[in-house]
Amino acid sequence: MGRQPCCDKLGVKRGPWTAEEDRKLINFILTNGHCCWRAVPKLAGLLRCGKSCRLRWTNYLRPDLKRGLLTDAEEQVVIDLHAKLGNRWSKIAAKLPGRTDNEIKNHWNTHIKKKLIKMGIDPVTHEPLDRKTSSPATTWQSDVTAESKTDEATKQQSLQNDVVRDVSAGGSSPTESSTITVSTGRSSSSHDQDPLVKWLLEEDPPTGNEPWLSFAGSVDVDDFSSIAAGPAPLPWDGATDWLLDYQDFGLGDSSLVDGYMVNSSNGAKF
DNA sequence: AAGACACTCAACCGCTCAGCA
DNA sequence: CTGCTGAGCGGTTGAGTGTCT
Repeated sequence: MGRQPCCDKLGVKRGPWTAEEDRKLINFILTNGHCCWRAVPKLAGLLRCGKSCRLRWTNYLRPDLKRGLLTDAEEQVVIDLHAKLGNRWSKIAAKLPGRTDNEIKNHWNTHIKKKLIKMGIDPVTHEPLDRKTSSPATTWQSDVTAESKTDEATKQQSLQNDVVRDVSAGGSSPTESSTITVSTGRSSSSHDQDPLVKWLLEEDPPTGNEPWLSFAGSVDVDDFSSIAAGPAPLPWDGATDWLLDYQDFGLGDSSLVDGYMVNSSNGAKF
């Protein structure tokens, strides 16, 4: 007995999304939120499966996404977190506002991994490659004394706090050099005690203010405009210059998402 | 100029997990 | 407890693009 496909493959479109499909999805979610993803394509008039819609939205269309390459500071955070958490991209992404797990995963595989290898560091274990080859049986844990582990953890914690603070504060042009600092502390057993990991494993409580998170069919153009005009900034305020380049989607036609795409800096609809 | 090769990243696949009846 | 369903996650793929020869 085979596994049931996530959606009926027949009649379901696959491959790259068209501007028209993007428009429909954005329009629908900004208007209604997403109740359950399986229902979204049907309600939005898309010939896609819900999974595909969710992926497209979370990885590409979400208005609060940052675009462009990761900054040095963000890269450093990814490395540190990867040393602690491994390939738990969603957890890592949760600590980098505006970044998706897919984006971080791709960046890791295409940039950071190579960088680390070039530096002679094993991107999996975060151990020096030569040490690994000289004593293959050595684990990341066994060759570190308790004292040095504590010391290292303290230093590492301090570094991580600094970097994370930078990133959280929107430090996209970090003052630190682009030199990558590699964390070697990697202990699943000690994760429970590690404040950083504790912090990482904490749920990020949703604010609940994100308009696209609620399934409120009554939301209309005016509501969104008032959100934009009110004291509370738009969720994507300031971080979404890409929306200004909406013609990239072939959506220069203002009628397409009229009323929803509001330039928060000048209130101009486009 | 053009073909080969390398790189990037959006999208898909299949699995696990959580919630619910 | 068990089975079902939907959402989310991580690994992988492949089309598009850039660079090299």
